[in-house]
Amino acid sequence: MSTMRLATWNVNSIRARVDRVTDWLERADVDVLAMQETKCSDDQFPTMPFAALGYDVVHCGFNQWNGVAIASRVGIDDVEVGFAGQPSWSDKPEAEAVAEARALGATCNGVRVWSLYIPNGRTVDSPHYLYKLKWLAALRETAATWLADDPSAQIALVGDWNIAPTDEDVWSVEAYQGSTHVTVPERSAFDAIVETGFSDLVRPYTPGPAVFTYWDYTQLRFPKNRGMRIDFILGSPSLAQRVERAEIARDERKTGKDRVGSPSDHAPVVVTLTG
DNA sequence: ATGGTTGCTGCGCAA
Repeated sequence: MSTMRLATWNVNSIRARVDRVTDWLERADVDVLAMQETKCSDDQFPTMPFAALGYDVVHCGFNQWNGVAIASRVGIDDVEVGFAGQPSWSDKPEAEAVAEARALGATCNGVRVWSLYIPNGRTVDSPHYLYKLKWLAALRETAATWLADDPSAQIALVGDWNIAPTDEDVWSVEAYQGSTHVTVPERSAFDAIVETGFSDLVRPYTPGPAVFTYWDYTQLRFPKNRGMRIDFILGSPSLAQRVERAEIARDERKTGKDRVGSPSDHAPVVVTLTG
């Protein structure tokens, strides 16, 4: 075991963002990066810019909007698309259901990393909302099994959870009244996974109110710091023991001439694990 | 003021 920097970032299109992402990987000295909303098929993923920096990449694109990936410069082993019990959205053929998977697992230097894109839910009266809850319940069941099978396993559940676990995690409770991301069932589903033994590795190092990972592109939400905390790195007990520090790379959300191209609407989240 | 922005096998729709 050696020191490892593990990050997650909803990149909102890897093809539109590859220069920003690789630029940040270098500056931030990140070893493993889980990405969400890559918005491309597997053959469209720009692997070369990552390879040039020494990163291997695995990707699973499952529709025109979404897709998850893991880039690692410390190796990638035992890649798995989706997990047992993961519900598929519809009665599509088996192959398409697998391609719809919103989870990609890989072992990087002894740490099992899951890049997760939890279903958005859209609106509380949408079938997508029920699908989201069903998906979270299946994740909890499976994750509990992983820990039961090996209580000392180093497992990271990282990504865009599309849930703000507490009122402190949104800029305005009123603004999200009646919306997804803040409902009791969603928060209970998140809490249930935490209770299974996966703790938020970042929050202890980023305390206080108005600490966010996502800001809507519109209405000057970022300059006004009107965001949500919906991107998380959850870790098994053995992984939690290794955390040395953590941060939200808020500056990567900035628009500016010192940055290449436009920003994602999410900021990266990082943990440093001791050796 | 029901607005604003970003991305896409884009021309509306999901986020």
